[in-house]
Amino acid sequence: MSVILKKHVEKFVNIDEAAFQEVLAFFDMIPVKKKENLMEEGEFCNYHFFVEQGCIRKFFLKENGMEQTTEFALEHWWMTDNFAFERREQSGFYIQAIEPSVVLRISHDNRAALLREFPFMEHYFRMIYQRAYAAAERRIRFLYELSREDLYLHFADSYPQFVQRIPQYLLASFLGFTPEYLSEIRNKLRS
Amino acid sequence: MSVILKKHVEKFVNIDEAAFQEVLAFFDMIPVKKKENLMEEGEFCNYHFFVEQGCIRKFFLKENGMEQTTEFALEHWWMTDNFAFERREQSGFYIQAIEPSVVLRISHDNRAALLREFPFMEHYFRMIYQRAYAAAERRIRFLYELSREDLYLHFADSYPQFVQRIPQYLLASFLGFTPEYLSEIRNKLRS
DNA sequence: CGGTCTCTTGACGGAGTTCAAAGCTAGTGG
DNA sequence: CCACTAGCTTTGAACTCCGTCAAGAGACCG
Repeated sequence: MSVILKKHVEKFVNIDEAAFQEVLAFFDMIPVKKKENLMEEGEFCNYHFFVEQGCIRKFFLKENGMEQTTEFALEHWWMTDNFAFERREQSGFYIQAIEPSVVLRISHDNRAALLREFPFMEHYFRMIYQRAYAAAERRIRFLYELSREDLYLHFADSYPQFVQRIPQYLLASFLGFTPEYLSEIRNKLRS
Repeated sequence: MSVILKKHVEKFVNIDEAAFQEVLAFFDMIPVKKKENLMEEGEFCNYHFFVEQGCIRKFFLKENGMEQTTEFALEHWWMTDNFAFERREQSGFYIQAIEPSVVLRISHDNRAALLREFPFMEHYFRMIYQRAYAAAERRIRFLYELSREDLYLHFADSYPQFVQRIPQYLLASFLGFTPEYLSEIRNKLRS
């Protein structure tokens, strides 16, 4: 049960099996089907999710009705609407499974209790957020630095596992352009 | 001395004057002149900065030689190249004062020691990174959601203090467009 | 096999860039 | 306190990347 979370926590703190079981008691394990939503826009954002198996994405609806994907998460990635989660507000995003997945979720209250009871989890989450923030900063830099075409090339080069696992139209959405333009890029690369 | 940091730490943890003085001993206080660099691209990124007074910015050089500003920091904001700082690598950014400023800086080693010695500072930094990450996510959403023009309107509306304090060309750079286009927008708004 | 979801192709349009040049503002030294 | 200069802002014209729309070709699932 939840081998992935245990391994991930162990990367940052020393924890024995008994202690890990106590930590795990704060979580629920949720299986989700492909295209099933873990969270919906407007809904109270009460959970922080950890991907134990599979792949999920976060998106919102643009004013023209199109889905704008902003994030993917594979095994051992955390995901929520962090702004809404911290402030206990309504989510501005949907979170949806791309593949059949297994997700661990912890409620806002449970996470607060977990951190109170196990101070080493403050260290764990400090590291998680520190890395997530560093990654977000890098991403913002790429958005400034690269053309759409170069964004695709860079992404395809850096995360080949994703490109295989994710449908093209979701990739285009994540990279911030249209499937039509992605098609044009791919066509150009073939020649 | 360093009233701002004390107030900021107190927002998240209970700390008395004596304990704060011990914490403060891990930092150096650095005065910087306008346009002076706190960090340069290619240099080993050994410091995490806290703005005690003034205003600083982070930028990098694009391949055409233009400076691309990615972040501003006013009083009680933290700043560094987080990716490089964590991995103890060379910085990919410059950090430069926009106004005459006073900055507290802590080295990588000192921060590690601080966190070891004062576990409540793990909580403080967990909160700092959690909020910074949430803010970065919101920013990424705006970059996807808004046109350049709307980005400007939204920013001018949300952070009027900045718009007064920062030269237009830096604002344009931060928002990801050219000073010429910003000029066009402002002209349009006048009519 | 039939229908819906995904990917491709091409024509057209518009938001935003680039380049060049002129006007304005503010800091600096005499 | 003024004059000079460097840096900031504005204007306009030409151009480009990329979005929108429309339609067709594959591909996957029941």
